[in-house]
Amino acid sequence: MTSETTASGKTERYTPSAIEPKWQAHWASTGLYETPDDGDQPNFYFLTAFPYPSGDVHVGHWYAYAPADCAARFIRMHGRNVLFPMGFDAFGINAENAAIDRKMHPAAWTEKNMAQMREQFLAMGAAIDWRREVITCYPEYYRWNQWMFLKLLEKGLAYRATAPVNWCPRDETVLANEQVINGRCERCDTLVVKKDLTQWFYKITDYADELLRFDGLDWPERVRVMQQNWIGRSEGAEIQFPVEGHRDAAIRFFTTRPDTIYGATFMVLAPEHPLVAVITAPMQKAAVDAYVAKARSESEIERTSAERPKTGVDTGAFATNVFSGERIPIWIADYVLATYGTGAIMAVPAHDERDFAFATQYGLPIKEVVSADGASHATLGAPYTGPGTMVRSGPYSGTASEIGKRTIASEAKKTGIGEPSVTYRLRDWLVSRQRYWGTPIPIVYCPTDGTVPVPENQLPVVLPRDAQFTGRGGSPLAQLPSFVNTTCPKCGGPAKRETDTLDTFVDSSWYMYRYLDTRIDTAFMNAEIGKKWLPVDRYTIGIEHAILHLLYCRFVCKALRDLGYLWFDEPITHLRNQGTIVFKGRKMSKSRGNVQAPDEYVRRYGADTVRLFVMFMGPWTEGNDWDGAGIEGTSRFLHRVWSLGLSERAAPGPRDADLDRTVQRTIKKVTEDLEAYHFNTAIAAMMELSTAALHASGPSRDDATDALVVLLAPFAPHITEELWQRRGGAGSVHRQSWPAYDAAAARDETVTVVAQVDGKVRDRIELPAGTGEDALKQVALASPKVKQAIAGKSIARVIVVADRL
RNA sequence: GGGCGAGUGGCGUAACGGCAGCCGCGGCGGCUUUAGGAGCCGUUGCUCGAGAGAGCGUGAGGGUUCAAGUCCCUCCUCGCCCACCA
Repeated sequence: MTSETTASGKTERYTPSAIEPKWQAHWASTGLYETPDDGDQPNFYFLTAFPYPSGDVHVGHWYAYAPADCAARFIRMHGRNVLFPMGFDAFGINAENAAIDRKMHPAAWTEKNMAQMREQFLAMGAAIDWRREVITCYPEYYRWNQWMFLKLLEKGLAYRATAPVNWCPRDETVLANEQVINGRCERCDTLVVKKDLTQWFYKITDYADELLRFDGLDWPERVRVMQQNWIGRSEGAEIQFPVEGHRDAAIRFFTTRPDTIYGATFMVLAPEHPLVAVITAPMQKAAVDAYVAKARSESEIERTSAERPKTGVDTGAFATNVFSGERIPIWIADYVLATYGTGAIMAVPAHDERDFAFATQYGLPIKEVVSADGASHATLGAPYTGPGTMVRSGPYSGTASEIGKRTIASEAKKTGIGEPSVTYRLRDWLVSRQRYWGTPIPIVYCPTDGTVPVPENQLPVVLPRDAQFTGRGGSPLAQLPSFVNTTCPKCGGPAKRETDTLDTFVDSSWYMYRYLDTRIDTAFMNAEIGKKWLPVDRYTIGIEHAILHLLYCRFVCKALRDLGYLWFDEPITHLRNQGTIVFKGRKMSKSRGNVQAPDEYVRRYGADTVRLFVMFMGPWTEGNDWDGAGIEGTSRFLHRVWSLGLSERAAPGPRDADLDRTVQRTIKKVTEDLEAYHFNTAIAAMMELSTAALHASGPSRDDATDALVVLLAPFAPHITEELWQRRGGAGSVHRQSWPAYDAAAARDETVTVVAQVDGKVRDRIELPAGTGEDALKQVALASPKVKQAIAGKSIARVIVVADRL
């Protein structure tokens, strides 16, 4: 019934392996995907997250890049000059671990992987402008990490401080957060502990409030909420209570509930709080020291488990609750965190779950000061954390607690013991890493001049090649005298280099600016070209990056803006996230050994089929479980398209109105779906069109095929290019304009109207579209089935919905 | 514990408040080629029925509505993020 035979009478099979490499080579040699900075059409910057060069392009990469490539091609066909660059986030722990495990230099390992992945991207048929490739481990790139570090330092946005960091006792090294899996070292499964180290930080907290705002950004609600939760803004007050017998030692605490201050019956310090050693009574010293030592030795997961019973020790010291005038004991307990607020709390057991549990455990007094019904209650079975009326609160008794929050805070300010305050959960960004494969921090420590920044004109501080990778004993750079020993830029005397490197999230926080001009050596970005493209029009990235990377990008943008280098507030105006692709319900990762390589599928079915399949699996934003079964369906679809495409054109003849309408409807559907990243339903619509076309004949079928080839081009670039050419199209199908549709022509002439009685479908009636309501009603009531259903009943109401009901 | 999202055939999924299950996978039946890991057609939610057809069906239970997978309330389950954050 189909005419998939050529003039010679022999069927030509769809053979992806014959056409895909051919077109890939052709596109590369003709520079089809090279994007000029000044094209004939408006610029559009489509960014998709660059990969870590970990080895193979795996299923997760296909799931990220095939739809992104499709969306970028779609926008290009819509008449935009689309920049779609690619690069490699090339520094990082994996390369260093590979060096340790395989006795291979991280640079060599990285180069090998990048070469392989470039080939695989090529085989995917991605429309990448490779002239703009960015590789973060090259000095031409990372020198700008160093430059930014110096700029942030000048501005006071980078600083050095001692902080507790994740430390693996077995590997004797600091771990990045992402290397800590359920509190354990990713490599050796050892429990990670906190260790105090002097480290470099970026002051992201300065931007906490601005980072909470997403004005004018088209970002998914989910990501905005996750970032807001991460930043965790709390309003309240900072107040201090004096310590009995220590004229100079007051304990300052943060609270979100100043209204409950009359109920503060004790205080709690974090075990690490500096005042612990000062105020502890001699009698309690032994117990306190033991508790502090135990807390320090415990792992993060042990300490932060919310389920375990609360423990603590009395310091034997007392503070004065300035408001109630009561003398209250000071305890230490590890449920108070040294790193949040001031590391100390006023404990109000009557109105806080944790304080209540602690007070119950140690028999401390519980005093109700906020009451839902305004009356006082002798005992509380549970803490009351809601709003109410303040009771037993001196002059404030009878005040609504919501009002009391503000009055108490301003009263504290008036008496000089506190003030209204805001605290964030967000911490400053620790950027130091005791790692080799990263950007050297451009700092020199001089016995005379102290901490000296490396002058700008001496950048880059090049990462030396000749380091030893043992996996033990800290940073390899620290063991390299030729690197460590240097001269002080200020006095010229002997000095030592900083041997830590920067977190690789620093590298990826600004790479979108570098794509615009990868060679410029006078600035991190070519501002002139930047004006033509920035900010980024569209960014696609996995939902797993919702917080860290995307927050850092925003912070660095704002910091560079305040330094005078950028002219916009947000780097990315429109963001969309693909869901996570898993295998048998588990995330794919090298350490689990369950990474799925699609190469076998590409070999068997072709890249176009694999592209289509990853987009057809389900909604892109939701992710999915990878299961190669089912790929046959998309393969069959392309075989159908192929045979349609090779059909000889029909002689002039009558048109097929149904098929013409289907074409219009499909264009509409695919257009709207691509705008919304609904790749799966767009493909379903094209499948329907192909089936309809195969069952039709004549000029309408040819037109449907022509339309299908263009609509399918962003999804399956090779087969459509081949068919475009064979059907006599000029130039590349990827340079064609996206087809327009006529909404009126997409509408059906006849509609199936449903007749319901009591909400149940009783009949279906074919009627011309646009039949008037009265006529519709007449036809429906005349239907024998409807008559039967309403026999013997009285009609209370008739509801008519045009073209539907 | 908090926040967000999701529960629909054997499976992946689809449905402006208006015919639940589009499009695929898998299954079943057939055709073609039997040189292909090729192609084509039909059928496929469940139950009853030979059939026409009828009844039941979107995690559970309520509600709003002429009409609910969709909106509202309560609950259950799963996923993700945060979590002793004062």
